[in-house]
Amino acid sequence: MHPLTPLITYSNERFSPGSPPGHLSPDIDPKTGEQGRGQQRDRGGGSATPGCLHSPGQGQPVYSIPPGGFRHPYPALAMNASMSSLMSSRFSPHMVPPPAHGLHPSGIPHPTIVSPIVKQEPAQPSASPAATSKSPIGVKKEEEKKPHIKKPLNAFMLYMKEMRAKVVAECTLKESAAINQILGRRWHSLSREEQAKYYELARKERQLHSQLYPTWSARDNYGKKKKRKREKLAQQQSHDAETSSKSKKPCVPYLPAEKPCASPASSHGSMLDSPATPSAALASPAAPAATHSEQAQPLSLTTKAEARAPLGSAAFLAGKAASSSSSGLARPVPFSSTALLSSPPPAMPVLQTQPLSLVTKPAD
DNA sequence: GCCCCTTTGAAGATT
DNA sequence: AATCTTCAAAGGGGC
Repeated sequence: MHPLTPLITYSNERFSPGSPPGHLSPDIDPKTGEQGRGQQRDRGGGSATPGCLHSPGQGQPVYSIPPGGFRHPYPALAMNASMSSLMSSRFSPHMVPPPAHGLHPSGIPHPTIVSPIVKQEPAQPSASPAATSKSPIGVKKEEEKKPHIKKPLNAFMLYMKEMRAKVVAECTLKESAAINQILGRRWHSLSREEQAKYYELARKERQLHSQLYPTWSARDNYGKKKKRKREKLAQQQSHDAETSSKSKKPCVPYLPAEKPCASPASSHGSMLDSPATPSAALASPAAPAATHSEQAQPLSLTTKAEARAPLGSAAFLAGKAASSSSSGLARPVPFSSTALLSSPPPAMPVLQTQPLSLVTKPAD
């Protein structure tokens, strides 16, 4: 199954029919199910796609459409006023709120629902009662009753799902960590309009998700993964605090330089190395200069959470309002707000003056 | 076989 | 209110 299948099944109606994104090309690659390069990003994707020098197709289908037609994982996503009616027509009655289990009437599981038997962490004290049940059978029954409902994907996740295969193909990279770094830079190189599409799509995802699972809360999934990471994070944070006071290393924000397609051999460490070729760095809209070799060892002052202001956060919006007038460089504004949608801020360059992110450098 | 890595964004939790 | 934490996807790699 194509890794992007969930996304590429999105209906082309996902966006308001009245204002279809002009760059959405109808031509579809019958082979991949992707849209052909009918358009090019106005930034970043230009002659060299961020992350990869060679970008054969030179266009990136923002939304791919399967040759066989449109099938939306969230059928209701493709609708607006008719959402409820479609919901009732495409979902069996017990699936419509309050459903709790995500079988599509077609038998295809809802993308946000995974079998609780699959990839579930061992029961935790804080986990759901079902997970703490003593009887395996009881556990199974409880799990069947209460499948794991995943979080709806945010804009960037949707973007990743769509673009991952492309980056993998272009860069011959397979490591998701490396791919995600590239995708992160590409994401920032997207124009406001292009990002807006994903924000809008994500907004619809959340909307439908909330309709499908009105009682679901993100907290339901808390504590179901990343146990070790939490511990590691805590350790690292304490360690960072310790070392920062000791060595007082100058912390260099991680300014994502364009990374050329790395050989499969290159791994985590090398991912942050200087661009292998000058042109690679030059191709990066986000790369201030090709000489940012310090990116190979990005340092950070704080945690990532501290380093970046979430796009949708009040902090970000406030910061943007304050900075956009002076620098004119800011991140695109998320389109999670109808107000923003109705009156988008003036177009702004995507290049940023602020670090996109900071990564913590383990102290020596 | 599980977890980490790595990204951004949303949302819950905490301060 | 501001900040922090967790989890969404993905798959190679490490243990």
